[in-house]
Amino acid sequence: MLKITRKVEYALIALRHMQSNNKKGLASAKEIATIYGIPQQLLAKTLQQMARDNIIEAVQGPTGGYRILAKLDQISLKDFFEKLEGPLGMMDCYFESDCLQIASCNIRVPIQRINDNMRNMFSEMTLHEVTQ
Amino acid sequence: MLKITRKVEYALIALRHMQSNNKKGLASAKEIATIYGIPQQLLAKTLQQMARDNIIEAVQGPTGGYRILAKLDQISLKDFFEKLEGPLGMMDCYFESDCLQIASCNIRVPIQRINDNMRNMFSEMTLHEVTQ
DNA sequence: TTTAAATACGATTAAAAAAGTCGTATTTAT
DNA sequence: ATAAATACGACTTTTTTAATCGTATTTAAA
Repeated sequence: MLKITRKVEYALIALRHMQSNNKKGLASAKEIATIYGIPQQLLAKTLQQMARDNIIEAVQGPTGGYRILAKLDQISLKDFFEKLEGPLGMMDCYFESDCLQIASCNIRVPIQRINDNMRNMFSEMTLHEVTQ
Repeated sequence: MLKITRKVEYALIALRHMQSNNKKGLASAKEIATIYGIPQQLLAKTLQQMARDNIIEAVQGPTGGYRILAKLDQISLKDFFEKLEGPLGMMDCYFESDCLQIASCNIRVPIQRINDNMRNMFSEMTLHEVTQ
């Protein structure tokens, strides 16, 4: 439990690669997948999603690829995680309220507190800290 | 992602119930399961595990049940999570080192940092804060 | 001393989530 | 024209989590 997904992991690896690569221009999905041993199609989809979110920029056609677009020190890990994976909560009831036990649940309030702590923590770290 | 499991959720609900219940003595798995709408067998296994971990105490036989044994303000959420679910890390490589990509991975160090932050956060909260 | 209601626990099955693949379309440098 | 890249929805596989099953043991009480 409390794991991040491969998707997020691959996204971070790709971002760090592009970061250290920024002099040389674009990085393709194939290039990154090969270097780090990541399934290419899966990485490609994640890169496409990051492009839709304006974190990176895509260039089509042969010689195409991706480059970093956003200021990484202005994107919190919380925002990044939520862009890729949706709302961030340790329990679903933090966002969805269709839990049947909600009336009888005796830990909603304390769990919300823990959730807030976790969200605060990830709000205070930026993508830049991960990609250096 | 970054979710706690139902097992942990049920354990917290049960602890809080026993906490507010401590005057009245024991609480049975059936009682807790009924009140909070939790599968009884699943809850029972979780309670048994907490008993093995000396967090609660089991009394057998009819009129049996469970009561809190440990000082909840002396058990961190990190320890509690790890007792129930094993080592706490956002990525498996925090503990297991059999990841094939480990040589080429470019985010090991920053991920370890984030991991440490998360573990510190849960080290600083106790079970008492959840059960009030 | 039999019964009933509770804990104990490994094995198995079911459901949900995550990971990965496939197929096809589009873009564009050469 | 072609080849190499992005784009993306649909699908399948794998893994993890959740729940159930079956059986044994304990023990209070009739």
